[in-house]
Amino acid sequence: MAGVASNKKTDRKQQILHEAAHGFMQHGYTGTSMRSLAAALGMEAPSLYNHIKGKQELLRQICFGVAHRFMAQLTIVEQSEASIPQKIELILRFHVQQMQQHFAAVYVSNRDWKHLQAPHLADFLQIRRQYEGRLASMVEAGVHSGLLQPIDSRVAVLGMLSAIRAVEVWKKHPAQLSPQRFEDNLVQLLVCGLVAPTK
Amino acid sequence: MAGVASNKKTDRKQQILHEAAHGFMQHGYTGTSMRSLAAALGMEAPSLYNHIKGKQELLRQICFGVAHRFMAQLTIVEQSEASIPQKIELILRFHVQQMQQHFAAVYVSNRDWKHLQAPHLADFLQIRRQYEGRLASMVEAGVHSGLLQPIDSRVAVLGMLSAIRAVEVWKKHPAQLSPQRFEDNLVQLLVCGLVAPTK
DNA sequence: TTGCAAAACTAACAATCGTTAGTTTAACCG
DNA sequence: CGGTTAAACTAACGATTGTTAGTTTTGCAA
Repeated sequence: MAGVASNKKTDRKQQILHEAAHGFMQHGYTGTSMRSLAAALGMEAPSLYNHIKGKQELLRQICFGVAHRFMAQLTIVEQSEASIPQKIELILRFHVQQMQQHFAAVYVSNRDWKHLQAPHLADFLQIRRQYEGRLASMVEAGVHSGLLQPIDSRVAVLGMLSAIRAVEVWKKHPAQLSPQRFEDNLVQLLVCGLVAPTK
Repeated sequence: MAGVASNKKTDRKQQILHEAAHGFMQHGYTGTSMRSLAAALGMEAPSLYNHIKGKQELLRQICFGVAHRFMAQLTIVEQSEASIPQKIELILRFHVQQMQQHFAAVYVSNRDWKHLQAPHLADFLQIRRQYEGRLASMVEAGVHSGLLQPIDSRVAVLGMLSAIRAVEVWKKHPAQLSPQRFEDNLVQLLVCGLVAPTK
């Protein structure tokens, strides 16, 4: 039936997207050629164009897929009934988990979005700014209520989002720490800080 | 005299390195062509080769210049008589300041070192691992002495170093916050954490 | 002014880039 | 089995890549 055929087609496309994310992650967007991507999929470069429009579309789908997932989760957390510190912890943990589960896509979305062309670049930046803005509002409300330490909300947001990129380094040398322990320690660093409170 | 002639030569080379860092930062290593770099300097691409060996040398000098500067400062801080929390704060502030003062070079060193070719890639990674290792030892000693909260030292180091990359985002939208205030807030986030202590 | 070396230039190389056109193979439906 | 369509293929386009060779210009010393 039509559904099956459609699934087959989208399956192949998903496979290409998956491999593209992997290639972009390893060698960057400009450093990855359509020929090498095709080779990784066991095909020739022009065959890719039976499934996708071009190289840009690959980057665009990767970046916006990630962006929409984070935006959706942010909305869910915002509407939950948790306290602000709890909400922030939920978001931090979601970021870490997403990076564990969709490592290549999140990695590429973090680094290679600059290679998006107009008008997609502007769209992406708008989503990103909106995301950071809503997160900053959350922090600001927390500071105002006294549940969070007094801090510039934008610095807090940029600092947290950047800190999560520690997963990028850790993922390549998993060491002996379990993903769960890594997540817990990173959240602790951001929530409680590094220095022990003076008695 | 010879010194003056030598200075003129190295001046031109420094100028090329400076512009290369700027280009690499904007468009990435593979996204920056020798022709566009030459154009930014008001010259033709082949003329660059009177001063440098090739594109790789540009990346290498940028990355290792940054790496050596951080390594030297780490040694200085290690040998100082400050407490461990103070030492860590000194290093954090040095990172932020370096990123403010040599933004392009640090940015490229953070992102494009992956495009270093053998054997330079291995050398760079060794320096980086050594840096992270010595920093982790410092954290570990702090945890052991009770001055720092109990935390996995590697997570703490990766988290802090990643968090500093918030400067990358902030630098492009300086907003209304002064560099000093930004630095203070970021250090506070990492040292004291986000959540206010429960009374 | 003459001479010399540094540093610019033009022309061009082989390689690779993203992409298009046109053709052949493969898979499924009746 | 014949026909239709999706998806692979080969060949090739024009553009751009890093780099080399060879030549001309520039700037300074004698």
